Amino acid sequence: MSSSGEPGVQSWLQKDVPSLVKDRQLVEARRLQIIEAAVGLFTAQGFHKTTTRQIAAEASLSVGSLYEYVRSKEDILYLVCDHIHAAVESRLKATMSRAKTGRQALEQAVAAYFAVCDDLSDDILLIYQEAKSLTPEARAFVLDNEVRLTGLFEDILARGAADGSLKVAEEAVSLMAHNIAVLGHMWTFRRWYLARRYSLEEFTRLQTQLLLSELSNQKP
Amino acid sequence: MSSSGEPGVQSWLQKDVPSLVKDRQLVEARRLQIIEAAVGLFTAQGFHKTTTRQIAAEASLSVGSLYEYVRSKEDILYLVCDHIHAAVESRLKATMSRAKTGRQALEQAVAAYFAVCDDLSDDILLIYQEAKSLTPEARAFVLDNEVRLTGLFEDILARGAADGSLKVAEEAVSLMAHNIAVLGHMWTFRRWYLARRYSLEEFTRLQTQLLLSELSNQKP
Amino acid sequence: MSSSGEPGVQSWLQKDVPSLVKDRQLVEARRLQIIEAAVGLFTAQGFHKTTTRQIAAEASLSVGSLYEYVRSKEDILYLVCDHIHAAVESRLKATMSRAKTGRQALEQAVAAYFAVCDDLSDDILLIYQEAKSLTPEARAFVLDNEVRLTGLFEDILARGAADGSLKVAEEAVSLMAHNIAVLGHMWTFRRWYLARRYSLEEFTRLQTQLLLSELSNQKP
Amino acid sequence: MSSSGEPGVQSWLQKDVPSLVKDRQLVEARRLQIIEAAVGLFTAQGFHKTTTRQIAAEASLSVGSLYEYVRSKEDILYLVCDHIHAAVESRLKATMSRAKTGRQALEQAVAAYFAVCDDLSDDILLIYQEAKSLTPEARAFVLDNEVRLTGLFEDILARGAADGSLKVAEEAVSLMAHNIAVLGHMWTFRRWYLARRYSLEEFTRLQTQLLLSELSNQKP
DNA sequence: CATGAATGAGCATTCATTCAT
DNA sequence: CATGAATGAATGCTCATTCAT
Repeated sequence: MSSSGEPGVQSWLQKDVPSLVKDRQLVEARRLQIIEAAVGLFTAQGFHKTTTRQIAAEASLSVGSLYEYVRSKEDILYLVCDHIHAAVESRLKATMSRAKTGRQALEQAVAAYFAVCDDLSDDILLIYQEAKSLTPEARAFVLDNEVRLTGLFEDILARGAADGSLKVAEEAVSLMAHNIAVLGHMWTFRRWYLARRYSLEEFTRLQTQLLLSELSNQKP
Repeated sequence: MSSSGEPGVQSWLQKDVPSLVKDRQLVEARRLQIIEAAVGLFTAQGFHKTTTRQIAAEASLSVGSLYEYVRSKEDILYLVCDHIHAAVESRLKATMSRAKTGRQALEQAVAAYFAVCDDLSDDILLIYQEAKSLTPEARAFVLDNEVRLTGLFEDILARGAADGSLKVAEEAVSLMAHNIAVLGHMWTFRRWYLARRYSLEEFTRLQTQLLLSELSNQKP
Repeated sequence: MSSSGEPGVQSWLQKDVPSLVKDRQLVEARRLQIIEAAVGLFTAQGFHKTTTRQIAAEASLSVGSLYEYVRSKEDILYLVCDHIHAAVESRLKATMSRAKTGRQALEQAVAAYFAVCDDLSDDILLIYQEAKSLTPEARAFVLDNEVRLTGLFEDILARGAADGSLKVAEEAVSLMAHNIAVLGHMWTFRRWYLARRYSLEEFTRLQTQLLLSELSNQKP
Repeated sequence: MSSSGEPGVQSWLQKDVPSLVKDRQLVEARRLQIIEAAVGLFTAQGFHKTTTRQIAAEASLSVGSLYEYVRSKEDILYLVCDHIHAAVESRLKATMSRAKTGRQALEQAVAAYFAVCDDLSDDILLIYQEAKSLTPEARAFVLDNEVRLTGLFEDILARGAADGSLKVAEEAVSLMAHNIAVLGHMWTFRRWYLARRYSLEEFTRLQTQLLLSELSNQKP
């Protein structure tokens, strides 16, 4: 559930996406171009309305070259989803400090997470809307990322339960972790409404408050 | 088909979807066929992978006739989304009893709502995944339905605050209502994971418990 | 092995090729347009170098319409092959008179057959060259036509053996029928050479002579 | 690779296929790799469905290298066809013994030829199916090989006519040679049917018998 | 000589929508 | 009102060939 500190080493399972080009470095670099182009287009127009021609053009590649690095449009969607999850996780970890108690860790993690959700709003939304277009196999990998991210909160809650700083029934740990994860996403897909009444800071403060009140009263 | 008690009178704003056929009754009847056909297909295959031919066939209509009752495939998607929201709202209202205190009302509403979400899982998911394909105008109407549904919880929370059965800061009322609405949806789009560990009943019991602990400790 | 005399009734097994259009008559008519366009193009350029656009244009149809009558380019190839075999068989039967002895029947059948091969040279060649591009299922149907045609000669040889006008060992009957069938084809695919030295009439006379000498000396 | 006794000296006309590489030995060697790779692929998938990438990979060459030894995919097809004809001819000549009379020579040649056709079935079929894809110029060379092979039988028939062991009208000599050549091919392209009823040995015995009966009764 | 990444014209096929009957 | 044949622009993807290194 925890990732290694060494940069460049993926801490999660990734689907192997074969490419015709052999040079790994080149593949990495070109795929990044492709992903960046695709994220923008998918976000703006959706997966289905985006054409491979548009992606190639936006990535400054010829259609032919695009298909040297990717087997299909669906491969691109998978690459995009995986990239977004990687971004969320890496930013989240970068921001989460090493807090003493589980309670402090939770407060910091939630704030960090909501900030990341705010920042990557469009991207997270993209996964919600387009994950269905993935092949079952690819979707399994993407959903697994979701689980792993949720696991980060689970770990913190467990830590808080252990050090006594959070009161939480064991059976509720997993559920609360999912709640946190989804409430962060809520900020992305209800932003159009919530942002009218709450700033990100207010949103974060209030949600944290609600959460902590839950975590002060449960029978442990 | 209408969710309010008064038959034929919609309690919400609906986008006008023009049809070539003038007979209102006929239009209603045929559109219901179309909607029912489309919901199934969209759910199974997604909006983009479903063809108008399939919808017509499933609705026992000719393609030509389909276009007599609807101007475009997007119209169908709007009709479907609106229909789903109507279904959610009507079922929710049908199940919610007239409880005495706000606290009791909330408990009952949440249970009813989660049950509806469980029942209409696929349909709710559909809105999450395909709302993006609506025209901005149609999307506005659909999002408005979402707000109105959330408003039901807001009303109950306000009632509880008024009768003293729930302790909730005014600024948090709206947010909590959204939380409730989204946590119901969470059961639809994280079901693949949550259902492994929680039954709908456990899920409801735990979420209610968390919610009430929030609502017992806030500074009013 | 023998076909009915009623026109419009196929005496052979045909693969069912589904079409979107329901009107059988229309399907029949349009498919004939398509076949006629395709035969010409396949003959001139080969199956692979012919595009569906070309076929549609040559058949005075839009690409869209083409695909209302056919599911794929391969379907067209099958339709073409079947049509050619039908043409060969119908012409052959039309020309073969009801001769008294098997020997006379054979002479007449061979002459008729070679004449048909001469006439449908390009079409027969087409089957030799493109049958490989058919799906295994379709190919089976096409090969079956080949067998049925060969059967016509087999029948005649058997008749001649029965009435004593032809001397042929039973084990050689099938083989001789195949020889005849293939020597007719030879006129189509070695025409570029044979025609320099033999007219169709000379070719027919000489082959018949060779054949009859075979059929006068075998131990019955 | 050469079929005549003198190594390196081709007994037939070959189209010049230019290569960028000048070292003749290397060119010969690499082309052999290419041909062997291509024969297998063309046989299995057909010319059009085989890609140059596949050929290069199968020949253990890079695509770039492939194009150093060949100018185009069509060049490869020509090389393949020529190679097959060379193989047929060389095997045929290796097996044909120096018989005394023309009649004996014919019997032996036919048996040898049918055995070669049996052995190289797929390859001979390949020429029938793909020769059309050659440029007119290349096709002329390939057809010429066919003529030359046929000439072998013509020579034997003429010898038999001369020594009196075979009775054959002069005008029929060429035709009979073609018949023999094509009936050998028949074993390759009707094998799917013939092999059900005849073994190669039976096929050879019966065809020889038929042939000799032709050659015993003609008016010389 | 060898390599393999880059190219882009080209292809089969789909599908929302229209409109003559 | 109903029908369903017609349309053609648009799409994802392929592949022979080239050429810089």
